Amino acid sequence: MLEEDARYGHHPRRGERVMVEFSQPNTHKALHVGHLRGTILGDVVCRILDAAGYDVIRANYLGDIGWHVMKWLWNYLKFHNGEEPPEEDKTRWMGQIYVEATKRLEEHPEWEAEVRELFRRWDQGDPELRALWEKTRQWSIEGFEQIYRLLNVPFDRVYYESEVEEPGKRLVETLIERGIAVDQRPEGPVIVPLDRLLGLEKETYRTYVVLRSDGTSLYSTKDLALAIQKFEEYPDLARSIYVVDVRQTLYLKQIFKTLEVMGYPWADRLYHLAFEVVTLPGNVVLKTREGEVVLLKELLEEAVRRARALVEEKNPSLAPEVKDRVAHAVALGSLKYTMLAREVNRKVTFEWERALDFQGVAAPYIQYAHVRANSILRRAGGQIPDPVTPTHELHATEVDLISQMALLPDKVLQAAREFKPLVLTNHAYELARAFNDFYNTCPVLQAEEPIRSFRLRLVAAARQALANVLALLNIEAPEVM
RNA sequence: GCCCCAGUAGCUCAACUGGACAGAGCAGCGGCCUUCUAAGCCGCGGGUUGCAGGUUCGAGUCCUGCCUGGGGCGCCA
Repeated sequence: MLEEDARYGHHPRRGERVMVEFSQPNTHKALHVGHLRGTILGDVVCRILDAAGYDVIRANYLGDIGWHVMKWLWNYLKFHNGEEPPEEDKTRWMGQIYVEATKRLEEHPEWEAEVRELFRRWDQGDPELRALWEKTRQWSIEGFEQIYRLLNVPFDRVYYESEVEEPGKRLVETLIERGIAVDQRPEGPVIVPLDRLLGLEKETYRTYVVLRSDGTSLYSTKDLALAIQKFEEYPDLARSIYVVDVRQTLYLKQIFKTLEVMGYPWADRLYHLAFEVVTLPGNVVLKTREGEVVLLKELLEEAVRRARALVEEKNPSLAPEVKDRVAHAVALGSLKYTMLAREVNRKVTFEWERALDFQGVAAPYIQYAHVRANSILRRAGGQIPDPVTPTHELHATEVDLISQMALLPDKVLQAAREFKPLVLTNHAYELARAFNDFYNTCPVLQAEEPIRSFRLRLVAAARQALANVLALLNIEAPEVM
């Protein structure tokens, strides 16, 4: 295990490729805590699949077109023309303009005609408007990148709604020609009557609407085209996973079924990883439109602030830069851990006090165990002794620690099989708990040889196992705290 | 009306996929720093796993029916 070091817990490459699409924010809007769950979940599922030996493509899909964008552009042109977002927080600024647009249109419904007109101009490819759209979209993207960097969440492939709109519309035409879709325009939309096509008596897939009656595209129009594009780009995908909230379950079933009806052999490789939403106390759903949200950036900053105060209290002797780093690790780690340490089909109610609670079963507990292990090794001079066969009767806590460490590879496989980071958050806690038990019962540095050497190796292995499991959860393992 | 999800200790959640006395953390009370970092450790109290049946040697877990809460169901994303 020590020989494998950072690879311990990882499995041989399988030569199988999987794609995980997650996060999927809309440009021209803010990111709030609601986005955090899907983003963290998707990221960690990628890490787990990679450790299990899959080649993972991390995909994002940006909602860069549609009504919300037009409303934003309208408000910008009418009331903010020429303004630019502040460097520090572009996302918030973008979100504010959007929220303001919504409010203005509610107060003055007569202005909606202007938005419609703008949409028409955009649709016809007005170069000036297109240029503004691209420029402002870029601001959003830069803001997102800032937050993804903070969370340490990278992407390999970014898709845009705008690039699959035309292919989607063409696809709908094909569906009509092939008799899969029914064109009811202009009285009604274009639909795929899935239950009827499949001869199902009972309502199952219902009716899938793929194009508005006025011919404009829907999310569904674009998602069909996107699914196809993914397999054109990567024909060997063993799985195409969609990390999307549970409210869209029926919708995703409809997409998958329609693709199956169309005869795509890979339709059964599509998988919806559904997760329950994050709400505010009182079951209040977060709505970017109303602005009644906890902004992601604010949450992250507040978490770091509180963690920093705590570091100051717990370990005042650390250098200021180190305190900053520890605060960052603890704050981000805590938020990630609480988001992951919950069954995906259970809701998360966001409460400030709870989200920023660093006590108990939480990231700092595991990080602290890592710090303790590191501390022993540092005092031992950083040298890990050569292997020794234990001559003493092992203490129960030593046995427990060893068996916990040995479980990691299996836990990784289980987590990958079930797309379930919870398996690893639980295991990380067990590992840390086992180390703390050992720490409290077995002296290391003061033990007699060869027990000392044996335990030192055990501590080194434990530190490695803790670091590895934290890495899988995308949580930093600090050296001190 | 049809479908999906949840219901476990006062609160927030686990439970290695059907296995041993259902476990943690918060909150409450009481202890442990002249020994490797006390963000830690030990102890105490607290449960008819929503209800009623069924399958099984064995059910929080599987089946049926209810109850409560949440969500989804042709032109939102």
